[in-house]
Amino acid sequence: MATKADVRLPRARRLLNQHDFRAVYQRGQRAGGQWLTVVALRRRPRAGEAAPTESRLGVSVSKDHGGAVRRNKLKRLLREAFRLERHLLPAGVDVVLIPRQRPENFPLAELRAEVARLVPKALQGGERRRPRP
RNA sequence: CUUGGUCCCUGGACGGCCGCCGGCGGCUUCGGCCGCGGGAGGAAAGUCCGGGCUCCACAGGGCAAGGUGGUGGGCAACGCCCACCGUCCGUGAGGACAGGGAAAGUGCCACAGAGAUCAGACCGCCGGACGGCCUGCGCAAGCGGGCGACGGCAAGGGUGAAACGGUGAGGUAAGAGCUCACCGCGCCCCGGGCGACCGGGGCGGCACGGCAAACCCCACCUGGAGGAAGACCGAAUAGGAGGAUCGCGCGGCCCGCGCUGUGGUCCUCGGGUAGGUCGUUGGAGGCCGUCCGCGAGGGCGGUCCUAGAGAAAUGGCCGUCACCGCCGACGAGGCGGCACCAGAACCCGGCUUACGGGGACCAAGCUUU
RNA sequence: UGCCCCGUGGUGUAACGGUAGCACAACAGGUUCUGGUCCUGUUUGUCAAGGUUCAAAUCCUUGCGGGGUAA
Repeated sequence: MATKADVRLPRARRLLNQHDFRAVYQRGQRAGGQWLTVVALRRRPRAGEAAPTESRLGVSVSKDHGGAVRRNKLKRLLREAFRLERHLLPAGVDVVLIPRQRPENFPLAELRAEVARLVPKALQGGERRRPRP
């Protein structure tokens, strides 16, 4: 491969407002693993775009996971897992990662494996869900 | 050495690769790219106080409500800090204290107990003029004992958290500040201290229980809300006000009037939702030196710039060293860990709570010289 | 992030500063052939730590936990 894989994760590749999150939750599809739940939505091409390019990430960590230090750590791990796996995933997908509640620390290798496995599974309609009201 | 007390410091170091956020500079096809340097804490926490800042309210004063409460000082201010005083705790180093007023008033003090604040008399102690009853000795006069009523007393017993001050002596029928000494208490005087208070002397002769984190009184302080404060810009859609023009109706025409859920088109205006910009990072700032001060702290000089997000930036992988644990002899070496409490959201000063490590000084006990 | 409120057995609630009650639940016994109903009895509590007071669920301070509210 001539060019190195793009492993950067700037703000443009993040879900940042309520509008985007609501779209993924309402029309996306879910897949669950033992470390996290994935909600994925194949984004429609914007006007002027031939095909959607960048896949984007959203993270949702509830207060049940503990104090601010532990929650921040979790978000960083989830971002890192997505950052390193993104170029192997289908393009043009909005993904929300929701960690499960577990008492022990989350290993990065496990998170990377589940992201790589669950995102395609969700896109194939593994666990289709009715849109929420 | 052990146990304990006080005060202070600290919260790994260096480097490589891949990323994140914002700053400056350059380039740009305006999407972004490149370079340089910056990027969590001592508690960032709890939100318990005090300020700055913003908006609202406000002539002045009083009342209400809330807070603080030894004295002097520090501070922008404080309920914080320092020094000192008093009381209590500790063998001690030291520690704790909302620590003004209970002779301005109101209220409360359960249970127990005779009596709980205008104190009180159950058991008891004592007295003798009375004379009631019973009774011993005696021939009798009379002498005596017990009970009752009457009177004196509050020492002792007992209750209680607390009983019109404590201990001792004198005194007395028994007693009692009744008297005396000491202590306590109150008042006055003298001396020391800016003061809280301290020391000494005299007098009084006990009168003054506790609770004000009960109401309250006194002194001092406080307007309310909070950065999601607040200021500005502002789509789409819906709706409002004004104007121009066109159409229709009344009318012969102009002017004018009308369009009954107030006609069409265009323009202007203000309000305002989504969203955005500012507020928003340099300050009662840190460090060093020096002077003043017991100290908290202050003056002067020099020097440094130190996060700024908005579904919310500090992460991942790796190496060397330091540190800790285990196996080796605490050595070489090997293996493992790299912590704990915890994450800035307007900013400061404190307090409180959580937590890893280290140092200095001091006390008591033991041991050695 | 700011502001506000609350805390009593397993649950819902009472208690001028003076014995922590009440109802349901739970458990045991009785009644019954068995279960239910009913009767009798028992267990379990002041969120924690300090302070004030003779005495604290109550008053004060600090902490902990839970809830509400402001786009």
